[in-house]
Amino acid sequence: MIYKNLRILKAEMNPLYIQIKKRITESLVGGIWHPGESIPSEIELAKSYNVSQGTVRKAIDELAADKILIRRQGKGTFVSTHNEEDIQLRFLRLTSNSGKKEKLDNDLLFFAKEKASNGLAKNLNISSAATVVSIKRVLTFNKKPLILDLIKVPSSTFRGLSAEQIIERKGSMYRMYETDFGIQMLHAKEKIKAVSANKEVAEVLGVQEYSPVLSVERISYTYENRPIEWRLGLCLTDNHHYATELE
Amino acid sequence: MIYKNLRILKAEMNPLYIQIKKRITESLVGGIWHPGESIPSEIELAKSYNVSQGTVRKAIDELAADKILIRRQGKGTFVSTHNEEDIQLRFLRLTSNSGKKEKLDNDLLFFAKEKASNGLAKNLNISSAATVVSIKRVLTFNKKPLILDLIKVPSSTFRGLSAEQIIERKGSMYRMYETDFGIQMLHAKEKIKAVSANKEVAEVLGVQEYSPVLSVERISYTYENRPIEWRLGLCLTDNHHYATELE
DNA sequence: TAAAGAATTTATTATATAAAACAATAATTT
DNA sequence: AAATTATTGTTTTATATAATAAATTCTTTA
Repeated sequence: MIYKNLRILKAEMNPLYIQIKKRITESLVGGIWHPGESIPSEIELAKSYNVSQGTVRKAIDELAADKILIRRQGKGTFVSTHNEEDIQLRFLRLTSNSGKKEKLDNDLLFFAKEKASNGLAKNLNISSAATVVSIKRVLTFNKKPLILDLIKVPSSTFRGLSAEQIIERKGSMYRMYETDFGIQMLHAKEKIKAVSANKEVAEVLGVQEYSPVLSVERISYTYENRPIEWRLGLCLTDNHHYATELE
Repeated sequence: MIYKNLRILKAEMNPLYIQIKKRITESLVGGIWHPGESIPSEIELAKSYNVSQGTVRKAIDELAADKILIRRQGKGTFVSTHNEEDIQLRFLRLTSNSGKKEKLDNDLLFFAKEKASNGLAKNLNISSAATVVSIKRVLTFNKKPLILDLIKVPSSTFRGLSAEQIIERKGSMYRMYETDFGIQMLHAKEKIKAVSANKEVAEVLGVQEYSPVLSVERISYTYENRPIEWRLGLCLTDNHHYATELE
């Protein structure tokens, strides 16, 4: 009887490296280690968790595969960040037909606090009474408009977020979330459709009404799959395309 | 002098597990182990390569991450295949808005051998004098057309490919490539755009001319990044969307 | 037929050693 | 003397191996 219970307990117990992974993640969520900085060495962590280097290593392996941590041989293991040049465009899948990812300019069109719609509340996992900050902006390349973005984030998570802040940060939202609010965007899900430009979209993007436009709906998540942002991007795809890989 | 040469040789030598990975891949390319079947156990491989289980394991880890192999604890490690139900839809990113991936029906519209265009020859890495098999088909769900597919493959790679074969295989191309030609599709790159339906597309898909349509251009690759198929899918996205994740 | 046990497989953990990065400093060249 | 190049030690992640655990399957036995 007792034996059986023990077996069940043991069966439900995760392997050591998964437990270590959880503890490392807790330190990240708790802000013990900050984006861009290095975490303690594998051997130090092994000592403090009372396991071997190999076990810490396997935990870090998985976090590195998720791009939550980044290893650099001889240097250390670092918390990933949106604050470095080379990762700046990590979540931008829109590519010029020539193949280059381009840094885009940014114009804020609209900024307001509003009540979340039912669908949005569900997507962001907030109460349907909650408010969100609603942002509209246009991204341009070479002075030509390319993407019209609608962005909605829970105002409770981003308390005090202002239009000035967005302008100041030059539209790099994820960087701003990280530095100003300590919230790290880690991954996202997207739904893509071809739609027809309505009057407003056509005007902002400088195309004819009813032109085909790529609609990219994104929900972004931080640690432990907590949704933090809903976004709809309407993109012109004459000289650009959305690039992706299948495995 | 000699010492220096040795150093260079050593510096250019890959770690053991990478060498093992290469040798395993060679066996896969050479058709020693077939899709769906199991490869020898880690311990057997370790013996035959004269390394430890852990080293074989690390090699297999990477191949499993690429979905070239699939591990099943207690059972063995298997060569991935397009012949199993659950992986059938692995490369289908078009999802109904309700969230389900649906199995689609298939109508062949066109089948011919033709000279490759310059761009196509480049994409498929074949000589610009080479011929390709050109296929046009429509995929339907609930009798309603959903995707118009144009497919082009090198005729040298798929010698003897016939229209009957496609119809017989019910349009599961990758399965057919695998079983009839021993060629495994492993990964693909896609470029997505929003375009306007021309007369032909509108007719086949049953929508108005100039309706917005999702254009998905795909190049598929087999072992060692060898391109094997070019494909253009034109999709209706009223009740469906293209789903993807960012990391 | 069902339960127990043996055999075979992948998975986990630990240990030892290698390779890479860096800093301090010695040796060499200009 | 100054600048550059080697050397060495320290710290870090990376690789390789061995021992054992957990999952699955097959065989034996009652």
